[in-house]
Amino acid sequence: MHLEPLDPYRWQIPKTGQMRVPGIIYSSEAGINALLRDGSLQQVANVATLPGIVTAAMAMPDIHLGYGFPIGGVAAFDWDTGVISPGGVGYDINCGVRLATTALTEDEVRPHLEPLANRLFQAVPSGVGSTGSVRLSVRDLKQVLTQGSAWAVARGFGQDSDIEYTEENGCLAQADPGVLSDRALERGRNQLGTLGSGNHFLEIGVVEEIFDAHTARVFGLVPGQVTVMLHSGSRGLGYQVCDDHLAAMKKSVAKLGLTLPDRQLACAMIQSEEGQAYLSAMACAANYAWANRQIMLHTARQTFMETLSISPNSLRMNLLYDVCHNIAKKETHQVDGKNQTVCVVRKGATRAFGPGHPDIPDRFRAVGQPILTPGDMGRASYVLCGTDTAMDQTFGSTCHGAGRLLSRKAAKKAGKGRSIQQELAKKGIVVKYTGRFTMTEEMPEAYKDVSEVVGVVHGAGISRMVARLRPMAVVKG
DNA sequence: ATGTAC
Repeated sequence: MHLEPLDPYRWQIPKTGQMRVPGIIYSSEAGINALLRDGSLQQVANVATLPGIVTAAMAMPDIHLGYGFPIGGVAAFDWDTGVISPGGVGYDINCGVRLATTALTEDEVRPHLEPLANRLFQAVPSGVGSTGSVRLSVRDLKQVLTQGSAWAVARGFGQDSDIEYTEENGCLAQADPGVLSDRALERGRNQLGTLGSGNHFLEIGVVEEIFDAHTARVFGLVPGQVTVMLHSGSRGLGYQVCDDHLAAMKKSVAKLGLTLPDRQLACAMIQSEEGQAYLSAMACAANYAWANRQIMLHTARQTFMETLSISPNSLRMNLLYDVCHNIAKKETHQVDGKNQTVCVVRKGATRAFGPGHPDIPDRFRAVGQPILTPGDMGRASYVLCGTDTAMDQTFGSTCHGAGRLLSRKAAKKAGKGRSIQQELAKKGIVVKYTGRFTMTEEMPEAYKDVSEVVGVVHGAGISRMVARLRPMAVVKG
């Protein structure tokens, strides 16, 4: 793979062969050298061949190999002439992260950490195939799929302000449950309010360092404050939506009359029956994921109040923000000095809208959108802020986390015979988990250092560092 | 990510 440096944080894959635009990778020099033998750079070049792609196929410093599109990838397609690919969003539709602040300090929570972690682990079902206490008829499920977060709040799982501090207010309007397969609906009926497995987690953390005092104040973050972070998605329902539409598009792709560099890039015109059906189904899965995270936040609030014997006013577990990092969105961006309507595909990438954007809550509009960047279990997570540079360069996008360094298989091998739970306990981090191999697959050394990833997006100017959080207790699937 | 191959 031939790469040309653009500046200290950007590398270009020149437009060659079938590529319609160049590729641009955000990375340090050390990061790019580590990527040279990885197939993910070829995936960036492959995405650049797709019809209607605008400006460049992009990748963030947490890039790694994904299905068709790389994880850590960003691409925008013209709304009228572009394509949509289910692999561009990925299997976990609207996988995302939410962060809640509290009125509690580390000193107040530390003595109760073990029972708190145990009760959260009991209250939030986790693991592959886990089901929750919310059981839905297909009729109720269809309301979840069209209403998202508002459905959960209306049924007592949360407070009104949670909706305001969720990207898109926790609901995509294009959702149409009528396009979902019976199998997708069935898989969604009993999984609401469940964490899932793999990299999904619920984490009690503490604000360890503030980098931008003004923005931190606007976000309501202070040093020593306890936070709750949730990382989860659309569970089996989203998986089934992706699977169903990949199969349909593999059949219809011949209509496009082009040869794809990779069958995993199966796609359809946005303005086609197949394309619109996918976007309607994807919106259902996105709304399901928001309702899912909303219910788990409510469960976390209840569990904190019961375990610590405190009132809502003493807890004040308020949602700072909820971001998606696997999604396609219709957005308007400036391209060559003109407004253009595009479908922005972020796969393992986070929206990072800058100051003044109408789609971010009033409270944050002067500083920019909060961005939540989880790291691995043992190191740190960051809160960042969106910037004008992100609007100019990346369709208002940035990284989504640390990014994998080792494949799951390689991590499992490297961690064989070790107790990652005990290793983390020595660092004062309590971990509760379900899956037999989850801890080794997810151990800290399986991930890049999130601080280095964040250093790149901060250095490149597509996000600004606001605060770093340190993990205290983690619930894993 | 995923009833980790219906």
